[in-house]
Amino acid sequence: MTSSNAEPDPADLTFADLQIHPAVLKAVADVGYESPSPIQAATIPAMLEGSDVVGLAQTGTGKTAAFAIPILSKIDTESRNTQALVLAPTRELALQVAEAFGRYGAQLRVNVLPIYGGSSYVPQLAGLKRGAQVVVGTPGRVIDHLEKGSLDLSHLDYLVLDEADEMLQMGFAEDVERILADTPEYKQVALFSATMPPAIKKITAKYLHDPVEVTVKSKTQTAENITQRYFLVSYPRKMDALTRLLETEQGDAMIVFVRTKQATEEVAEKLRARGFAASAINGDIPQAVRERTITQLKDGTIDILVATDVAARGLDVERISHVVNFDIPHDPESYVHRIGRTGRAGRSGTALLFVTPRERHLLGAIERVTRQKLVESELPSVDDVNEKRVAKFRDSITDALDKPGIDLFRALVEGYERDHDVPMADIAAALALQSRNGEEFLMTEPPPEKRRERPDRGDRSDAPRKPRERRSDLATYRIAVGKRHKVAPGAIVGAIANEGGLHRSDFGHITIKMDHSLVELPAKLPGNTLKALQNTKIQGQLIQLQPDRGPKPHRGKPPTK
DNA sequence: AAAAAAC
Repeated sequence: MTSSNAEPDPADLTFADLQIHPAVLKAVADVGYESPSPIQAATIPAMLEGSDVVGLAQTGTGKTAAFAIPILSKIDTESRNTQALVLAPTRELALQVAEAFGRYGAQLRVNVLPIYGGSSYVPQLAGLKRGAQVVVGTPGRVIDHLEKGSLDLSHLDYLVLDEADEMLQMGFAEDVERILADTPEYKQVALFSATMPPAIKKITAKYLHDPVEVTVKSKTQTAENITQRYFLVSYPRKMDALTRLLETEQGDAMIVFVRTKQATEEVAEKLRARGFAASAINGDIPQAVRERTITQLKDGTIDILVATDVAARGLDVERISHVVNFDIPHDPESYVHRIGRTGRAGRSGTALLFVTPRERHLLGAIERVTRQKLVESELPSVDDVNEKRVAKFRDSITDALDKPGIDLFRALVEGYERDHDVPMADIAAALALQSRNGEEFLMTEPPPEKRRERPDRGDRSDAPRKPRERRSDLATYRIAVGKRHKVAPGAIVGAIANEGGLHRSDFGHITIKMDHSLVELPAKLPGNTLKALQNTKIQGQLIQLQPDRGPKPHRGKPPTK
């Protein structure tokens, strides 16, 4: 093996200094990148020269661009053949890599196709038929297409094995060999792996020819822009600990890692009941829903993702400022990947870890792998939390002072003061108390009647229209969970808002009944919302949202007594 | 110990 160091002298090296295709260079500049990261500086020239590459690199080092840029630079856009195949261990990673190829190849006439399980064959077959020069996929579905005859790798020029150690650990060794058997001998191979166990060395020796070895040197395996702390927390105290941190930490979005699929739902629900915009993600959640959840995390519809290790790798959402290891990972490698979800794109990040007393030995394992001593921290005290709450209370007053309705209320308060001779502070305190209790003490003028001007149905006010006392744009939906399941209204609003992409202001009244609940939602739900909501669970119960058709003959079972 | 990945 020849060897080259990842940091020759990266001082002023720019992408323009590398011999990459002008169209790719333009796309890279459009994305806002100027100078290559160490792994890019080493990998791009090697791959452009035609060498095989072994990259020992963590995620977050820019390794996707390191192979995408040279491959795109050399791809033959005149040919429709599949010339490049990237294999990745998880669907999310495959999708992210495909998106990266799309970004860097935006100025080229190149078709990039992600191929993975859980998503429809139709677009994949169509894409393959049309001709995708770059295919990015997970091993299972790639083999599926090979066996169907819909994917032809006989003209493959470039093969990338991304996160090779992970693919092996997940039992894909045979699958990878099966795929490799369908590729020509002359292809160029790049293998990236966070670690170099013997099994990876064996694959390297077998399939790579005189590879250039690229190692990203760093003192520790974890990025320096991520602050890491841990807390000793007993198992039953974890939820309380998380809540305290959520109330005191300054940040944008958060990902909370738990150990089991079931726990993702439980923790997400508890967070929603506490008023946080949280969603669960795990391998049992349909792929399309997973993807929508990630989009919601990106666009700020939700702030907290509660995940199993399905989201530990590849997930690239810049606004994630915090990673919480709610359950400590048993595999220290997983810790490294999990915390790599924060501190993206040069931002700083915070990684927090809950350790129960009996899990201390796992902490030691993590410290060995990261070659870093983790700092123990104290959880925020009740006083700390309350201090934040007081600050929030004060800020909310400052905010409200600027709001348009303030004049009306000022006049009301002045009137009250005149009539009752009570100090202003007492009045303000009483109002604050009311507002905390959520009491609506003033009726507001309803918005001007729009019904008559609305041409949507062509009908006039005399048309048959169900009399509705409340907002006419709302309809009542019945959901299967009720008091028996001990669901808080907040949990219902949260689940429906998150799963259905609705805003809290879209909701009308919620009535929790014994064996079902009634919730008012927009009468016309967009697109597939109703369908999506029918698959939503609260505390393991399908909510089974249905438009309510009034009292039903079957009144459910009589209350158990 | 669990999760991930092909129908």
